[in-house]
Amino acid sequence: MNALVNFAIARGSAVPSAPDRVERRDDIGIELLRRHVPVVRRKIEQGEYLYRAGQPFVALFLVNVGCFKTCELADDGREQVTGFRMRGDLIGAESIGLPSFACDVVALESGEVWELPYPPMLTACLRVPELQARLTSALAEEVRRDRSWMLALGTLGAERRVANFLLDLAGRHARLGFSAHHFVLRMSRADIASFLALKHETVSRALSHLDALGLIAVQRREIRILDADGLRHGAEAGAVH
Amino acid sequence: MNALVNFAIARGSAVPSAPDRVERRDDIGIELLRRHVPVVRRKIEQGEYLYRAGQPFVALFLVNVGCFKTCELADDGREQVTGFRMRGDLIGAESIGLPSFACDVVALESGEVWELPYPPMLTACLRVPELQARLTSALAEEVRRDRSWMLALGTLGAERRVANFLLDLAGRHARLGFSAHHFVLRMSRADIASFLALKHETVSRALSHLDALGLIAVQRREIRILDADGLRHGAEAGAVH
DNA sequence: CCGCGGCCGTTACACGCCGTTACACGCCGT
DNA sequence: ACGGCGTGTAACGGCGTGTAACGGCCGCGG
Repeated sequence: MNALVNFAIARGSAVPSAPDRVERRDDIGIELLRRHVPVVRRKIEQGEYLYRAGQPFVALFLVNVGCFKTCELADDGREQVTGFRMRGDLIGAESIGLPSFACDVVALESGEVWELPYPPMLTACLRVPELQARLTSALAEEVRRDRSWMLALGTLGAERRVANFLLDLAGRHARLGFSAHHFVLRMSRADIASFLALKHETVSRALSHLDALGLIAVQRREIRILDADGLRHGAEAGAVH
Repeated sequence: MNALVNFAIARGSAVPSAPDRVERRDDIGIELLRRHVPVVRRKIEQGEYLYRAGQPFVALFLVNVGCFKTCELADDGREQVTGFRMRGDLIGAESIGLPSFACDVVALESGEVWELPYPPMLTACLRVPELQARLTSALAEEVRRDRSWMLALGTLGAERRVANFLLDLAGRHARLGFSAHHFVLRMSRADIASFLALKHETVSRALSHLDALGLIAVQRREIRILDADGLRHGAEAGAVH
């Protein structure tokens, strides 16, 4: 069972009234791709850049194995992790319409991506409406994901942001068939902190506190979710201090 | 000269090496639309919802006149302004692939949108590759815009966020042919605050301070940019306190 | 194998920015 | 004129930050 090319599948949206009604035809998708696009398997090492901002935009990527972070950067050196991508996620779509990539993408562990050369991808989309629809949906989904995080960053305190982050990760793991209650963080505290608009010390403190509350168990990068509902509802109030 | 349907035109990207090389064929775009899609003009009053989260997704919208805010909302009542849309901007693309809209859109002043019924739009895209390409580009652009704000929110202090916001507005006004140095805010302090992940008092303070520094002149919602470079470079240091 | 050094994560403590609260003013529609 | 909303200003307090020191893990070289 090939769970790839789920980039047309809606993920946890903030809209309660909109369940994931979208068709889950992964195999068709991946078969579509392989039939119409010359897919290139590409290994990548930990710490290696999949691409950097400014390099010519020549392909999209589909994560097969591994975990990646996307980094937005400003002229003055400011840097911000804008997301984490894992198996089945599409990478590079944000740069469509530009001559060169718009951000950095770094491998957090060694892995493998499927490279989808863009011109062939484009012509394939023209001939296969289904493929085009999937790409468009994936882009819309990307927007929704980012907006959802803007909501979290704008309305939640530090500890709840971290809790939210863990729940998001748990959900994605579950969707990939992994345990939602026990997993390993592939990214450093600093990466999490940047993504959540915090400092790494604050992330550490939040994790320690959630641990002390009995909601999770932390051991460096190993996470155990002990009380998902507790995390969801808000571990802010009733701090045992 | 019809400046609409510039939703395939790259806006201020964070990538310095990627100037707006994209073709500016607005007229072709709008003609394409009118030829293949039954465009519906629709007036809208101040405070009216263009659509709300959960309503069936039946159309995209193109802003002709007015200013709109998009609001993300959570089950527990939390709310977050995720962006402001003005003349030429596409609205609703984030909901593509869903049965219902994913967020709220509110008119900040009375205006007019062009409604693009979605099924016709979809079939038109299939027949007119150019149209499809524009839609895809617009979506990618949307992602880049959001990411750019995530960068700002994650790396800048309150005052610089406000400064950044004003510069962004100025740039958009300029692109529409209006003055970049003198304009009126269409949104309340509270809206700005939500968008920038601040409180409205903080926005007030920041504006007052930027005024005191001589970088801008504020009178309620009327803004004058006196020193754009000063705003850009950072009004944080050298506070006159 | 062991020792070493660097990186990452944790914790403690003081400070500062921004949130909180409160109040007054101006604008606007009633 | 009145009331309500949006806005400006100020004092206070707290959350998150900055800084620093410590400790554990891992890779490196001896």
